[in-house]
Formats: sequence, C-alpha cells, structure tokens
Amino acid sequence: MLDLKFIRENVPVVKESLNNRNTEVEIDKLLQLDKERRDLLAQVEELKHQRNVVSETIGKLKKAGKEAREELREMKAVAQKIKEFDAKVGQLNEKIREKSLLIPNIPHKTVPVGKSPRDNVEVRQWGQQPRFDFSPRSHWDLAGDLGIIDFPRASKLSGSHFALYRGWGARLERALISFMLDLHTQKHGYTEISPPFIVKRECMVGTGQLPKLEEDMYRCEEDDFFLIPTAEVPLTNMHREEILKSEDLPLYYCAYTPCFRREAGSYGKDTRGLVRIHQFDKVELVKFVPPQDSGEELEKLVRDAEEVLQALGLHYRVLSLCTADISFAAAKCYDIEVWAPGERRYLEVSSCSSFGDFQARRAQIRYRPPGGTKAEFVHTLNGSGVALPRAVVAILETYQQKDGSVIIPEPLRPYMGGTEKISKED
RNA sequence: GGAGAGGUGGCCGAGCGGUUUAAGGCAGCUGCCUGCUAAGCAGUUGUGGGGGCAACUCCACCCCGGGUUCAAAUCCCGGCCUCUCCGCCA
Repeated sequence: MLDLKFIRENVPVVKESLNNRNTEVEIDKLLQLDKERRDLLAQVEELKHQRNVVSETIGKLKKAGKEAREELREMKAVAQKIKEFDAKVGQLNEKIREKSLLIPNIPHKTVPVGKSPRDNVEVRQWGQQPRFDFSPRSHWDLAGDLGIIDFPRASKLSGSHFALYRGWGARLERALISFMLDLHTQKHGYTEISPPFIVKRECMVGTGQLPKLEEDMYRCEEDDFFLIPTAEVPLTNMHREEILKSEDLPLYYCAYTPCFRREAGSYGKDTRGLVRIHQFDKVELVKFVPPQDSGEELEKLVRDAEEVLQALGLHYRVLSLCTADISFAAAKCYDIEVWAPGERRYLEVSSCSSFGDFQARRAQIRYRPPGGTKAEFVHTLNGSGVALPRAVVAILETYQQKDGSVIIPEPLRPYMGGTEKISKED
C-alpha cells in the first residue's frame, strides 16, 4: 500500500510509475474521494468538539443540582448529525481503502523500464550449460523410469499438476530441504522458523496476495483461512502490528514450507512434470531491515539464494525484472533461473524482491529508529532459497547419465545416507 | 465441542456512566541538588488523522465491530484472542 499523503503530493511521479507497470489505476478518483473525506472530517470534528465541551458542562450542571434542558435538547440534535457524518466518512474510508489496496508498489528507480518480460535484463550468469554425448532426457522420463516420482498416482489422489515422490525421490526432497536450511542458518545467519501453513485473511492482505489474487489461492471457506502460497506470508506477518526495536534489526528468517497455488489462468502451460504444480516445497528467506539498508540487503539476499545453486553445481542466470514484470507488491525484483538441459530452457527457481515499506504499511510493521524518534515502517524483503521442484528438475536433467541413472551432487550426499547415485535397480 | 476467567499506555496495575479529556508504580528521557555512586526533588515520555508557515490546536484510539446515552474504558449485543477445567484426538 502506498502512503495516501505521498500520492497526494506526488501525483505525476505516481502516475508515471504505475504507467510503466502497464496497470490502469484510478488515481484521480482516489484523490477526489480523499478530498471529500477530508472536507467531511473537518465538519464532523468540529461537531465532536462542540459535543465534548457541552457534555462536560452538562455534567457539571447536574453535579451542582441544576437543570440542563436547553443543552440536552441541543446536543441531541448534534449527536444525530455526528452519526450521519460519521457514517459518510466511514463509507468513504472503506472506498479509499479498497482502491488503495489495489494500487501496486512504485518500482525502484534502478528497475529497468520495459513493456514485457522480454525487457528483463540479464545481470549475470554462473557456470555453463552442461554438455552430453547423448540426447538429455526430460525429468519426467528419468524420474518415471527410476520410480522416484509417480505422476499417475498423484493424479489419482489429487488430479493433475500434483507430484508424488517415492523412495529416493522423497529422500532427495527431504535432503534438499535440510541442506538449504542448514546453509542459510549456519552460513548466512538466518533464524529457522516452522510456521503454520494456514493463515488468516489479514495475513494475505498484509503481504499483498489479497485482495488482488484471491482466485489463485486455496481457501478454507468455512473459517476464511488460506493455504499459504509461500512462506513469505507467515514469515512477514509474524511481526504484523508490531513496533520492532532498532537494535533487533535486521531480522533474517528462513523456513521450509509447502506452498499451495491454484495456478488459475495458467492452464495449458507446463502441462507435464514438476515445473508447475499446485503444491510444492520451498525454502524461503525473509528479512526486516531499516529503510536505508534495503538496497544492499537485496543484493545479499540474491547471493544467499545463488549459493544454493552454486553448491549444487547448477548453471543459472540472474535477471533484473523490468517494470512490466515485477510483482504487485515489489519495488525491485531479481529472478534466478536455473538451466534445465532436458527442457532446453531456464526455469525460475527463485524470485528475490524488496518491497520498500509497501508490505510494512499494509501489515503495520514498524521500528523505532535510534534516538527515540517516532516509529517508522521497516523495509521487508524476501526470496526463495530455493523452490524445490524446479531444483529437482535441474538436478535430474543436469546429472543424468547415459544409462538413465542420476549422480547426486556432493553436498546432498550426507543427507542421503552417503548415496552417490540413483539407479533403476535401487 | 461444553463450562468458566480474562484482554487497560514500553511494562505492572487501578478505574466499572460525567471532579480520569486513564490514578498509582516501574522503566526511559530532561533539569536541579549532593565533591563519586545511590537516594531525593521537579518536569517529561504513546499511535493515527485533520487544520496552520509556525509556536500550536482539534478529532479518534482502554482487543475489534455494532448499539444505548447529552456523555462509554465503564452498560448491552456480536466477534477475535489468551488462560483453566471437561470431552475428543495425533
């Protein structure tokens, strides 16, 4: 959410920024409502002042044993007016909030301006595309033959776009989770959290998934709960409506959680395999930092995520997303895309964003800067570190052998009982 | 699921219709005093919003949302959360 006062005072900047995002937002309508609200507010506050003063007088008169007929009659009318005005202000507030919640964040000035994902800018690459002396197969072929992922039975349970890992596949999943969590907690200084996977509506509003993306979320109708689409939601909302101590910042959290996404509107895309499924595992990184540090913290966050892929020896590239492609709440975003030899394309395994104070304002997360000055919004950041299924795709396809077996990357072996290779006969 | 208790400022804790536009204490900050420390004295310390160049001023906020009243932390209704006991359960 943007600061209404900021919008009021920076109309051209706001309009241009939102224009660069290719989004239509009714800024003028919003400002008009804001004007109406402030006019009404001035009137109703004057009435309330009058009420406060006269009520006190009535109290004193009664105490002194005197009548206050005239005052009572007068205040009855005033009370009625206040009620009417308050109702109008309330309606305006609601309209303003509805509109405000649908306005996306303003892109940071370092974000490349663009019209489509083609305008994203490649920042760097690591490693190189592996070469094979045979034609590399897709992960669904490999995993099916090895018996480590069973898509037909997953469909039997839950329909298409679900995965069921079996044997070494399940073990690989668990190994990756442990490996990533250990890396981030032991080397990068994140505190591990194991949060609830079901959250209240306010949380989804706080991080910006709602109200805009409700149709993409799994919802428990009866309780108005939502299955988390990412651990970003519980981790960021942990500090909702809190004023943090300056000396506690920066806060670094990481968590493994499953993620649930309806992927509404993406039918026909990535119909096979692990690339797009409704439930997947992910290790997520979330930071709360003082505003002046968020730029630098984003760079560090991306490096933390990249290190996972480096350790696993997977070739990847980093993109700086352009204004047309960054997500609703993000001020700036880097995507990390890993190379999948069987698919012959790069797959997004991590999206690292800084949100400025956008989420903090929605979720009311503040801190008190040193020197005892007034509480200010923190800056929030998050990034995948990394998403599991696509990492599995990259591992299977990158480390496949001619005989259909797959070599396990070195750092994962301790988590897999020392196993170096997954073969059919296992 | 059933029965009860409770949610007040950074913290503790009173208030249960109008001398409270939240007492008192603790902690913090600022002065004063004491040759150090401790103690003492005085003042000050929340959040959001409106208006004003400004000193300032007004409005709202005692879990949240409604209601009663000239007036609500206080009374009534609904909700959320916490705790205790019972039932159920991994």
